[in-house]
Amino acid sequence: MPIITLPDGSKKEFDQAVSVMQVAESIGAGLAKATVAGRVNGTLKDASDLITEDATLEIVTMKDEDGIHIMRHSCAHLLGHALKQLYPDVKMAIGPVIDNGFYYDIDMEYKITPEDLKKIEKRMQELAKTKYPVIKKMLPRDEAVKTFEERGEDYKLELIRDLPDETQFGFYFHEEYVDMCVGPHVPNMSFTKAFKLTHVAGAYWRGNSDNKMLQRIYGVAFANKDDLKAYLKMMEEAEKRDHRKLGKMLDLFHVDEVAPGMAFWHPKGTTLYRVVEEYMRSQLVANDYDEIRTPFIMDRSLWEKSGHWDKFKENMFTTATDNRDYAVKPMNCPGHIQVYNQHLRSYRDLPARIAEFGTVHRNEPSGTLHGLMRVRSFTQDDAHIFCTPEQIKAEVQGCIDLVYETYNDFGFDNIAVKFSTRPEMRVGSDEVWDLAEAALEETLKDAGLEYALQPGEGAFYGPKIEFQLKDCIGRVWQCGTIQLDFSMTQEERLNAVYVDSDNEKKHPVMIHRAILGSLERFVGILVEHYEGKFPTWLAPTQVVIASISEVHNEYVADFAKKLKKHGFRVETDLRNEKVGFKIREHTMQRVPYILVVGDQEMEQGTINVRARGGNNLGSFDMDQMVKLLQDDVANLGRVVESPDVQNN
RNA sequence: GCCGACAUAGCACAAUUGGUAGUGCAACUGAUUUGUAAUCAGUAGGUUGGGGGUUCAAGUCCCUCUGUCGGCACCA
Repeated sequence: MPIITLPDGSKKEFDQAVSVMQVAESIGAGLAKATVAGRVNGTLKDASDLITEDATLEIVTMKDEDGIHIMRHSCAHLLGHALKQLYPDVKMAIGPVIDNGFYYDIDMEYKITPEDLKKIEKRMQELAKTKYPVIKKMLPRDEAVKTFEERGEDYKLELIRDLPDETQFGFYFHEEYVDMCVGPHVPNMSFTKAFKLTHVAGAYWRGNSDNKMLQRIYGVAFANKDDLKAYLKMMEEAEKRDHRKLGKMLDLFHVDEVAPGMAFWHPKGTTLYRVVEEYMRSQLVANDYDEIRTPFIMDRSLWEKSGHWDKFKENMFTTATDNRDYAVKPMNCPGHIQVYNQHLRSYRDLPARIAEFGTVHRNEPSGTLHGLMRVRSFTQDDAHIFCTPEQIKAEVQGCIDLVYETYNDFGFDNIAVKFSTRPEMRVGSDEVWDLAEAALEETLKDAGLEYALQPGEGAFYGPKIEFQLKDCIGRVWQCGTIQLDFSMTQEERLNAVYVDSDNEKKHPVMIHRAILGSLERFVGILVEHYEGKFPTWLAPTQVVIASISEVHNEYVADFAKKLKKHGFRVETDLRNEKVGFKIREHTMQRVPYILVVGDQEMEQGTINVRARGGNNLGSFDMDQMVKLLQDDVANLGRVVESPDVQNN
C-alpha cells in the first residue's frame, strides 16, 4: 500500500502498486496527458513503471529539462523506427542524447544522403503524428538475445554480451520496431513533435578507430516547434560568426593549398595578431617572465632524449641535411631547458620563468584541420617555469590568476576548466604522477574553481589543467593550459639542475603553461566571439575618415596624419563616391569609428563621429577625438558601456 | 588517418537528360563632386582544383591525386 509524496508535500495513498501514470491520472487528466516520466525517490522512471513502496514522486513533463532529455532519447528511437521501415537491412548500433538533440549510429551498405534525411524525417513525422504508444517490457537475457537475433541486430547483441551480469533488459516497442534501453522513454509519441535531422557523418563503432565506421545520423529535437525554430535561427546566426568566413570577408588571413593547416596572415590579420601578442608580452613583463627565442629545428637526439621522439613522433615534421637528422619543434620545452642549462642555477634563482612566443609545427591528421582552430603551424604564448617543489602551488596559482585576468581583458567570461590526468602513453613513474596530479588538483581546489575531470587526457610528461573557450556554434577549444612536469628535468631526460640551500644539486620541477594557448586559435576565437566587431583596442582599422567631396580630401588627410601620430590605426577614404557608399563599406568592414568630413566640419575644425552600430556621436575636435579613442582603447575588451554599440 | 559530401572569375553563386561557361558584387575606365548602409554607363576577367580515361562532344560520366566542409578517431 504505497503512500506517494508529491513535491508540494501532499500524500496519496494507493491500495496496490501504482504506476507513475496512474498517480498522474489521479491528480488530473491534463497532467496525465503531459506526463513524460516520473522521478521516483529522485530517480527517473518510466510512466508505466510501478511504484510498490512508499516513495516521493515528481511528475516529469516537457517543462522539465529531464522531460526534454527523455523526449530526445525517444526521438532517436523514432529515427530507428523510420529507418527500419525505409531500409529494412539497416543494423542499429547506439542512439544517445546529445546537446539539443540526439544521434543514431547505424550500419548499412547504402550510404544515406542529405536528401534521404528529408525522406526519413518525413516518415518520422508521419509515425509521430499517430501518437502511437510506446510499450516497455523487461525481457530476460535469452528473450532479449532472441529478439535481436531474429532481427539481425548484431550490434545490439554485442551490447548485451558486454553486460554479462545483467539478467533483465529494458525493451521499448515502437509498434513493430523495438529498441533496447535503460530508459526512461516517453509513454507515447505525442511528445516528439518538433525535431529535425541535421546531418549524417561517419563514426567508429564504440568510438574505436580499429572498428568499423558506421553512419551517424544527427538530429535536434525540442519541446515545441517554436523552440526548434528559435534554435535553427540561432545556428544560422552563429554560422555568420564563423572565423573562416569573417577571415575572408575582413581580409584577415587565408589558408593556402600549398600549406594546408598553416595560416597566411594578411595585413589586417597581422595587426590583430600583433596586438594580441603585444598585450601578452606586456603581461610577461608585469609577471616577471624572461622572454627568449629558440630555433625551429633541433637535432633529433634532443627529441629522443626528451621523450618526444618516442611518444610524439607521428606528429613531428622532420628534416635532414647531409649527415644530420633534425626535427621541426612540435613543442618549446626542450629548447627552453637548453637555455636554462646554460647557467648553473641556485635555488635563489628560482622560480625561473622562461617565456617564448614559440612557433611550433605538428603534423596533425588531415581530417582534423579547421581554419585557425586546428592548424599544423602555430605560435604558443608558451612559458616554462622552473621551480622547487615548494614553489609549485604559488606558481600554478599565479598562472591561474593570469589566465583569468587575461581572458577578462579579452571579454571572455564563459571559461570551462578541465583537469586531465595520466594518459597511457607517458614518461615518469607512477609515484611521480601521483605527486604531480595531487599538486595540480590541490591548487585547483584552493583556487575555488569548478572543473571537470578528464581521466587519461594528460600530456605524456604530466597532468594538465585546461582552460576552454567555445566557438560560435558551441564547439569547445582548449586555449590556456597549465601542465606540471617532474620528468623532463630528470637526469635521464634533459637534466636540468639547481643547487639547493644544502648545496646539493637537484632537479627543478617544470611548469609548462600557455595562457592564450595558440595565438592562431585564440585569434580565431576572438573573431567568432566578437563577430568581427572587435573592440577598438583590437580592431585592425580603428578609424576611417571619409570625405564627402574632393574639396575635403586635404583636410581629411591632415586629420588622419595627426591621429596616426597619436598611435591610432587610421585609414582615409578619399574615393570619388557618395558618403553613404563609403559608410556602408566600412560598416560592413566593422570599423569602430567612421569620421565624416564635409564643409561644416572643415569650417569648425572638427570631424563628425559615427560609431559602429550607427550611433552618431556628433562633432569632435582633435583633442576630443584623441580622448575618445584613448579611453576606448584603454578599456581593452572588457565588457563595459561604450559609445560604440557592439551589437548592432 | 577514417566515412560522406564538395571544388566553376577576386568573392557569392548559376549552367535541363553530356551539346556555344553565365549572373551579381568587387576590379578597371569614364561621367558625376556627392551629408551618414549601394550614383550611372562602359570594359576586362575562366584550359570549370591537378592528372588520366570514356565519348563525335565532358563543368556535367569514370579513375586518381590534392584541398575544403561535416563528423569520427586524434589533439602535445
